Amino acid sequence: MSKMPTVKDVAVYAGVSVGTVSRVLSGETAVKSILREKVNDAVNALGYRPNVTARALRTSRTDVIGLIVPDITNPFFAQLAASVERASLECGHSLMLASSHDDREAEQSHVTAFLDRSVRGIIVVASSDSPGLHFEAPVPVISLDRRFGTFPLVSTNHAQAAALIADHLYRLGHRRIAYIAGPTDTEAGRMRKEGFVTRIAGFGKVGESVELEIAHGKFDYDSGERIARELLSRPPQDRPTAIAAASDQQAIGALRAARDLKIDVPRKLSVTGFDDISLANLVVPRLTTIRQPADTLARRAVSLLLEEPPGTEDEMVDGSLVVRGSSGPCPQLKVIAGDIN
Amino acid sequence: MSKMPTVKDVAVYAGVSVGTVSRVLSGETAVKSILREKVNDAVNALGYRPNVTARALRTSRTDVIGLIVPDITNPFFAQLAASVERASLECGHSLMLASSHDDREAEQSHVTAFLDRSVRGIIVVASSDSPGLHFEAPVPVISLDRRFGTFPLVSTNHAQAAALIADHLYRLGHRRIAYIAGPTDTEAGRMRKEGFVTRIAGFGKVGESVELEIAHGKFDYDSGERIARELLSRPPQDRPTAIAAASDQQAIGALRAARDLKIDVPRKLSVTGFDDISLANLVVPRLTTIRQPADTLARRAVSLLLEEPPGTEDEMVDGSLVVRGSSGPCPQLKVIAGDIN
DNA sequence: CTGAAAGCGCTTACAG
DNA sequence: CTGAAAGCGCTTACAG
Repeated sequence: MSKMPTVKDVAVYAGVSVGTVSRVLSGETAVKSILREKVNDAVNALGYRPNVTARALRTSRTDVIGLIVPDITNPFFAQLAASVERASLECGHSLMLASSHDDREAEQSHVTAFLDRSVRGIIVVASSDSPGLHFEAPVPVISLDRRFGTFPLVSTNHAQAAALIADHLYRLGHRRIAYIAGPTDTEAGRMRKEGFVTRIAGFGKVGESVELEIAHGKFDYDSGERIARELLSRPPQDRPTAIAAASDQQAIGALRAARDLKIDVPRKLSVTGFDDISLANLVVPRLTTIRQPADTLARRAVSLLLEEPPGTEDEMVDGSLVVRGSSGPCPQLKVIAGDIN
Repeated sequence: MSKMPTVKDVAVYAGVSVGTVSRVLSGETAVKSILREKVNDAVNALGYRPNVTARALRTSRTDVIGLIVPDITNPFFAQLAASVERASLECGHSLMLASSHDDREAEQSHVTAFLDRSVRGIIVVASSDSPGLHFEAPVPVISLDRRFGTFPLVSTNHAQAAALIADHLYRLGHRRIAYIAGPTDTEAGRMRKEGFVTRIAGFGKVGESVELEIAHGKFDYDSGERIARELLSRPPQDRPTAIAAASDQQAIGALRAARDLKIDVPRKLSVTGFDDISLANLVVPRLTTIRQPADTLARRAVSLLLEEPPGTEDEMVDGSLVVRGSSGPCPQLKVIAGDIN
């Protein structure tokens, strides 16, 4: 690989000007087919590949999309990243990935770094709600899953999806439910909680009312395990019969707590999650949860970014309920203590 | 953000030539401190940021490292990617990520794409052993975890680590062991198996011999579950007392099979993995496994890439045994059938 | 429809 | 030590 051929080499080989070569390559302007063929032959003969850097300098555009996620080792974000990469590729773009480690400053500095390399656009899964200020960016910016600044957001319809869970548990007969909420400084955390709470409250008006208890934590395993352990350490008659968690990781933590306390899921306790990470289908029992359509979300985000002009409206994609083994009918509570647990 | 200032703007503002601005910015050549200050003031006043594209075109170098992994949703690769990103950042480089979906062609086309954008170097976790041909790359290429082409490899010392597992199980008294191997078309798969088998064979010469059975699968959950189910469906006296898997995912699949068949782990069966993905510490029981030092691996790979001249030697990093709840003493087999299982 | 030329924003020999 | 100038490889008005 001595030296890459340039437009000039191609031009000489084909006996035309560099301008013509460029025109053939871009395919926009009309070029006589005789010349076009000569150029194409030269390209093949020389193994010419355009220098994207030079092109970028000239046009101040690249075909790189920047993606910032809070933590790539989080399975849901990994799935999202994979989907965004696929969607980008389908549109002829490459992906540049950065992790913010849930740190707002790192996030901001990654944005700057992306801007410095004049990416085509930036998709960010925010570390947490950013302050309202909408900074000017020379390229389109889209929020994915969690709102970044005031940029348009593509997300699951969290409220709708959370209501699906509420319906599911209500139909199974649960009337004492605990909800493990996510961080209130994330839109997802708030919306999921709100959707769940609102739907539960609605039941009181048309049917039997439900006793709802809410605890807040982070979206991670530990929060779920810790909160569930607290909830389940009470005497049986004071325990919820169902725990709905705001994330699969929390739910899996809750499953673990239940197991440690020897509480049978789903016969004594139902547990539900949110996200449908691949792990949800591997734990025992398999987790009833909400499937977030990662592929659709990613594709929409990339589309909004690439549209001319770029999209400015929020978009919501419905989630769907995935019923598995971790949820079941509300147990008949017999109040003879020995019979329980 | 009307128009980014350029070196020229800075030069005018500071009353010097663009060459001087460039020299101050690069910091290499000596520049009189009076001018240096003027330039720095101008840079701050104007909020100047160098255009990395122009710099790249001129120097045909960027500060982007390309990373190709087979599948970012695989937890171990996600961890590796996170570590590589961190290591790159520490060296002032950005990360460009691509997934090959375990497809050699996609892998190759990603390499080309990276080359096209003249990345500083490429790290690839190969989809499977590539053919021996060592193509010429204009930038350094390093294999990580799994060998790519004939490029230098940074990996865990798989054989050493696998021997650690063999020792562990032997000490626990297991004398009938099944090994779930990884794909033989990966170096990791082969080395782990070889290390395990060799160590087990060694016991026969100095102590009690061990009955070893080997099955091959992919590195994924399903392979582990399927193979373990087969192994464990036999009558108790024909079953292994320990299953060592070549990956955590396989091991977790095996745990699942054991659970389905109501075989108590670790009391009736020990199960071990390899990788120490974060999930390993979350399953029930927690998985005994080998910790691959992802951070160290990543840092070494980045170092080799950035060294002048780039490293050309393979590097091995020792893994370490992490003992958790999934492995225990070999059960005393009572041959009264009803008592078993 | 095509060629000659300018210019994107830098870096770096080359003089002085 | 510093400035003037060339040039990295492209694209795109501007003439013709």
